[in-house]
Amino acid sequence: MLSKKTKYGIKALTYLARQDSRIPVSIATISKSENISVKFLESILLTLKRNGILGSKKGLGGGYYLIKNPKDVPMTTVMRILEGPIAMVPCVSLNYYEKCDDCPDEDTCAVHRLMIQVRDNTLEVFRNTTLADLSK
Amino acid sequence: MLSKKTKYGIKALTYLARQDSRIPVSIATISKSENISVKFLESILLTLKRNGILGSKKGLGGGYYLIKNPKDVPMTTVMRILEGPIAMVPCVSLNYYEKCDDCPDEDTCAVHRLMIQVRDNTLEVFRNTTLADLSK
DNA sequence: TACTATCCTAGTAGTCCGATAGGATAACAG
DNA sequence: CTGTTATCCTATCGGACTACTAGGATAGTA
Repeated sequence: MLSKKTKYGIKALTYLARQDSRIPVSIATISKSENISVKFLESILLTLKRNGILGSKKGLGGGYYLIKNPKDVPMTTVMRILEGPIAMVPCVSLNYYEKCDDCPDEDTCAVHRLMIQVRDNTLEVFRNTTLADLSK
Repeated sequence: MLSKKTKYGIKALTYLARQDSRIPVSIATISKSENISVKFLESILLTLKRNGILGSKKGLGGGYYLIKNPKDVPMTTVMRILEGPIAMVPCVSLNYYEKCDDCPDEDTCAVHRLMIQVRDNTLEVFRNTTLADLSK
């Protein structure tokens, strides 16, 4: 299941990608347009900022803006920041690998082999989709 | 994240697929071989039985066995029974569709379009993989 | 009758999600 | 310098869900 955090994050990012970049948009504005709780959205945009996706400006006329060109932001990046690992099981995760304590041998593990296929396919989609694609 | 329920379920099913089918295997046996808690495994196998994947036999020499030929059990079936919807968002689910309350138009929703792609790719993997493939 | 193994309902500790509260900080307008 | 605006930051919290566990009922075997 996709968390609402990620869902809202993607919506906010595509909203920003549709605007003229570098011009700050306030949380309140995005919140109204996308039907997202102000406070919740606030925390989401903050983590996106901390992870180098967004810039911000305080005070009147302030808000958040995209730092990079939308076509240079693949969904792999966004997903990893907001949702965490893309793989369904830690033992097939590229960025968050962790061995299963119950499984003696990964090569013969049915779950392992199946989930590698799922991961590869999902990764392909996220890699080939950028914010620019989504904001069309 | 894949739940342990699903993970253990798949492991147990592939274990059974490797045996001569129709010969019952006890929970205890599978539990030992796959390092799964007996009681937890019990509930998993029970739901697989209730959903027509497994048959069972009580008493001495009893246990669980596959009802169908492993090559006739696609992972879509197993995943839907144990994990639920394959889609990451209800609004792109084929079997459990549900409209988002925050989203006015699915066709222009970035999340919707992205997740349809993910769903299609994941579905393809699960459709083309059977228990027979996993037990090789 | 004793034993074995599945069947079934309930409960529970722990974790995570979605959201909220409330104030601190910084930028700008006058 | 002062008020206003808007981001920054930490802490909390109910509810749902996950991964088990308990304990007995039922049914088949010896």
